Amino acid sequence: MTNGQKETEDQIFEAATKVFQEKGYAGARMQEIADEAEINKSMLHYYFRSKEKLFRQVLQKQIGKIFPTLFNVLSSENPLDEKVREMIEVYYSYLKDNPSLPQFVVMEMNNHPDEFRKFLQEEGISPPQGFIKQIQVHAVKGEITPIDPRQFIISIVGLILFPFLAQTMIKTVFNLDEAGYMQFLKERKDFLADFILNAIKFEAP
Amino acid sequence: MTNGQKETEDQIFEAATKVFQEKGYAGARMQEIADEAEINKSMLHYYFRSKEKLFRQVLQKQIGKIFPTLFNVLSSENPLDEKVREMIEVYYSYLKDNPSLPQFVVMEMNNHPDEFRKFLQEEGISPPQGFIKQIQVHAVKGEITPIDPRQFIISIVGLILFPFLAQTMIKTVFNLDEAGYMQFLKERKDFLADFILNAIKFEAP
DNA sequence: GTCTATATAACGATAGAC
DNA sequence: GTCTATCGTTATATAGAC
Repeated sequence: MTNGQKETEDQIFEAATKVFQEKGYAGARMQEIADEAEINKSMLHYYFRSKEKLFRQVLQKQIGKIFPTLFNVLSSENPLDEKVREMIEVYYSYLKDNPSLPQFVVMEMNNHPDEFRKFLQEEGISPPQGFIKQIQVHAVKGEITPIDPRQFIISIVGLILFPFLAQTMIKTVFNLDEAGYMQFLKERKDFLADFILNAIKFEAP
Repeated sequence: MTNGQKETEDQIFEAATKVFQEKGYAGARMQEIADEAEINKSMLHYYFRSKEKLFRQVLQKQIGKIFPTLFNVLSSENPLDEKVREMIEVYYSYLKDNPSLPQFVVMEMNNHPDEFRKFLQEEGISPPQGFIKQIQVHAVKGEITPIDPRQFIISIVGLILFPFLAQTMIKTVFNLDEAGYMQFLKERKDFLADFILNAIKFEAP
């Protein structure tokens, strides 16, 4: 045999991740996952009981790939501009090889809100108080323009993730092929840092 | 009878719009659409032949609600700052009553890329050349910082739409109920205009 | 146009042999 | 642990009476 027990389970999980990510929960088929894993369909139920349970494990894992990064960067001791650059860098370097991850997580989170709540609880993640404080301190010192930290966080994340969510829109409107789209993403890394840091720069009177 | 022929078709279409928007194509059920329309399931096929055909018509119509607005504003003769404020105003006033529209359109567009291409062709919409020119002229005059117009458009649209796409994420991370989330959206209108216009402001040396 | 009844296929899930 | 065969259900879609 080429595969032991553990490897089979991993193989199924990997195939499930791929199929769920492409088709979503409702659109995914257990048979397609089995084919992708090159394994008998019964094995899916043997290892994961049901489609629902398999999906929840996949979603939990993918959520775990996209959020801790964000919270870690926000909670660090680095200066604000470094944090912004770091977030952009970290996300793009990772998403470059997983461009459909944001769509999967953001969309299925809306269909399964409790899975995200559960994840934050189990990981002990709470709103990044350190970051909020940092923004307020900078504003009081007059180094940046006063700003709601929550709006700022959502803006950064949105600016980073939206191009991945709106892949088809971008390709179609700007008439880009796959290479052109990748080039657009690449250019966006530099664009975003300037755009964001300029947006919060204190305006001299 | 309370309903003539045309009203039945509209009733189905309206119900289909609601169900497809909530569940997506794969998650939607013809029976649920029939129940929502308070009509016999057979009528769906009588009027629209198949689920696929019904869905495509719904998607086309919803695409038509979200994009022409954008292109009209971009193509107008107004000054740049007015355009930005106008886009924010128009989107939020409309999406306030249709908060799940962006998720539906953005996501299903990725699953049905041709429907969007078809829409742009039939409506004769092309990349907003006027807007691109406007950005370049401002940059040359030194009134704004030099910027790729495509990146700028995607940034504006992303900043506006992302809070609707990431509804669950925002509610969960910031611990908001429905009212708190609506308040967040309301505050964002004012936040965004400042944020965006500040981001492209020319920085004095 | 509208209904009931049903065809037909696909899906998730399980039983049971090996 | 892995396979084949199959159950029970539900989905889209159609036939045919009214």
